[in-house]
Parts: sequence; C-alpha cells; structure tokens
Amino acid sequence: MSGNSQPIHPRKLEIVEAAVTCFLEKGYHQTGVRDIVGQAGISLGNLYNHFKGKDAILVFIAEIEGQELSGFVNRLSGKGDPRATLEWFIGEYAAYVALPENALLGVEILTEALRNPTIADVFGRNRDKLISSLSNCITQGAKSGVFARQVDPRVLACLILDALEGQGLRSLSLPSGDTLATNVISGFILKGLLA
Amino acid sequence: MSGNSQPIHPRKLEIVEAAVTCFLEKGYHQTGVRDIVGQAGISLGNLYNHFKGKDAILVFIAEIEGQELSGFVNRLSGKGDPRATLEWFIGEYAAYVALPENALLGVEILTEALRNPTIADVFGRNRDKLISSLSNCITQGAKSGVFARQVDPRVLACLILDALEGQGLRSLSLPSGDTLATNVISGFILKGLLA
DNA sequence: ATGTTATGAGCGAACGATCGTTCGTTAAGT
DNA sequence: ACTTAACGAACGATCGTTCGCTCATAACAT
Repeated sequence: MSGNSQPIHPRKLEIVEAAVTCFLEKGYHQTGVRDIVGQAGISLGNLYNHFKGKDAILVFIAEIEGQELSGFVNRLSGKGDPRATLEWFIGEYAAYVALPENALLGVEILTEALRNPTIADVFGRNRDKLISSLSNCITQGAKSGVFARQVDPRVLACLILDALEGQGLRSLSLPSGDTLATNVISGFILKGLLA
Repeated sequence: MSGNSQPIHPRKLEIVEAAVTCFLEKGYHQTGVRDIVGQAGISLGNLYNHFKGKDAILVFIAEIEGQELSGFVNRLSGKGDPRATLEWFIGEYAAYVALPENALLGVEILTEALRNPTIADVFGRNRDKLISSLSNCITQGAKSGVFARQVDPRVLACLILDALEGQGLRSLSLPSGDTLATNVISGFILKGLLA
C-alpha cells in the first residue's frame, strides 16, 4: 500500500521520537520546536532539513498511528469467526488505548483534527478504515446469525471505539491498568450484539 | 450550594462570552488575550481587572459548564422511574452534546484538564457528579428489577457518557443533527441494561 | 450645597519572553 | 567539485502580563 520508495532517514525517526516525548509531556501546541530539537539533541536548523515545519511532524506521527492500526484493520477484515474476532479486538484495542502514549497522542491528534484540515485528512482516513472494518465484522456476524441484525453497524462500531478509548483516557489517572473495567465493557457490548 | 455572595459584573460575562466565541473558533491555546478583548470590544488592560489571567477565564467557563450539568444531575438523582429517567437523560444529553458549543468546549476543557491541575480539579468534580448520579440511576433500576444487576454501574455510566459525547463530537462534521444515530445508541444501551 | 477624597473600571504602550521559520555557513562524505 | 546533514544567529511576529494613567461616579466632610 504505502509507497515508501526510500527508507526513512534515521535522524528523522529520532526527531519524531523526541517530538512524541514532548507532545506527551506538554501537548502539541505547548511544545516549541526548540523543545523538540533539545530533546532530540540536534540543532534548530537541522530540524527543517527533515521536516517542512512543526505541522509536518504531527502529520507524520498521525500517519504512523495509522500504520499501527492497520494490524487491527487487517484482522477485522479477515474471514475469521466474527464473534471471536470481535472479542479479540475489544481486548487488544483496549490494551492499545490504555497505553498512555496512545491515549494521549490520540486525543492530541483528534483535537488538532478539529481545526487543522491536513491533520483532519489523515485522521479521518485512519478512523474510517477502523470503523469500516469493525462495522464489517459486525455485519458478518449478523449474516451468520451470531449477532443480531443491526440497524446501523457503523454507529455501533463508533460506540465501541468511543467506549474503549474513553476508558483508555480515563485509565491515565488510575494507578494501574484497569482490566476489570475492560471486562465490564466487553461483556456489555457482546450482550448487546448477540442475537 | 454556591455561595455567590456578589452578583457577577456584566462586563465579566461579556468577556466570557467573547472568550467562548474565540475558543470555539481557534481553540484555547490558539486564542490570544488580544483576540478575546477584540471580540469583547474592550481594552487589553481591562481584561485583567476582571480576570487574574487567561487561565482564570477557562476555569470560569468550566464552572459554568458544571452548573449547566446540574440540571441533568438533579433529575438523575431524583426518585422518578429509573428507566424513564434514563431514557430521558440519553435523549436530552445527546441533544446537549450535539450542540457544537458544548461539544467543542467539552473537549477543550477535557484536554486542558490532562495537564492543567486547576482545570482538572473543576472538570473532575463536574464529571464525578454526573457519573455518580447516572450510576445511581442504574443501581436504582437494578434494585427495582427493571435493569439487570450490574457488576460495576460506574463503568457503564462512563460508557454511556463516552458514547453520547463521542457521537456529539462526530456530529460536528455532519450536515445536520443525527437523531437516527442517537436512537441506535439509546436502543443499544437500553437493551444492554434491561433485565 | 459645595468642595474633597476615594474607588475602580477602562485604557494602551511597553516589557521580556518565546514563537516558527529562514538563511548563510561549515564540515564531512562521495 | 558536488551533495547534504548539521549548525546557530537572527528575523519578525506574537505571546501573557504589567504598569502608570484617565476619568466618571460615590462617599464624605465642611
């Protein structure tokens, strides 16, 4: 899919890593380019040899996030048993968004997408793939009779994502990973979906 | 409850209104104090006669938001039929968070609460009241046998809020208020809760 | 009634800091 | 010789905040 003709310059990845660290700590708009180059241990000017500007770094991060999500998308789009696939997804995605890095970066990208068209583009594409594949899994389950036939599987897919991501965000202020809450959510969703 | 000893200076409310307009358009951190005073039609220095600083304006807004939510909290804490109360809440709260002003301000306050302790304090208090009262409504329904006994009503309360707020945020990029999606969500939640 | 003082909203220039970005230069690799 | 990563001073813009000031009204004293 992605036509990565040329391998990415190692320094570019170092910059991204440093930027992520800063964005997690202070947020995107509160982070200055000087914070990033300081964290990366490079000079101010050198950053602009690898990125067109501050915006481009966040876009790059959003694209990486999209690649990470493709693992979920692929399995959701596969031909496995819909119920088992969904249960797997809920557990794995809950763990994914429970990582502070993913939870915080996710909301950072989401909020920036509200007003930045470029970010909105990348974010919208990533999200649509996830929603579509999850929605498709639900539809497959309905066709095979495991799930109840749904009026609008896409809305339910959004509900599932919202519930898991909301819990992930909430787990930031909790001492440890709350697997109990995930089980409750998982159980509630499955009960609602089953025929 | 609130010991508002002195009535709020009219100009203070004008400033808040202007600030809200700016925050909705550009976001909190992208809005400068000069944007706010320009929108309010007052001078730069005068803003500091009414607010200690930019932060204080957002805190004030968060407090107002909390007052708006008390309508929901009161009815949820009331002694009405739990099922009817819950159905009412879902519909009304969905409409509330579907208003762009509430959806955008909500996420703005949420993200700021992630790193600003003062905002986190106000936001946390408001949220806890809403979650507790919603959770209490679910518990009451379970005691009366209308709802299934839940392992952790608080987690479900969070799920409900996440689903509705997520849909509200999503409706920003839609042409009109999507009442269909709300019905789907409402139906799904009720099905999952009923005994 | 008249003069005096006190209060506080309102103002905008100015402050120091920081913002994202540009640019001329250097050094190293090919 | 040519490319290119790396550098950091410098730019203009903007940031949140402070400060000294004006002026209308209110409170008080005479």
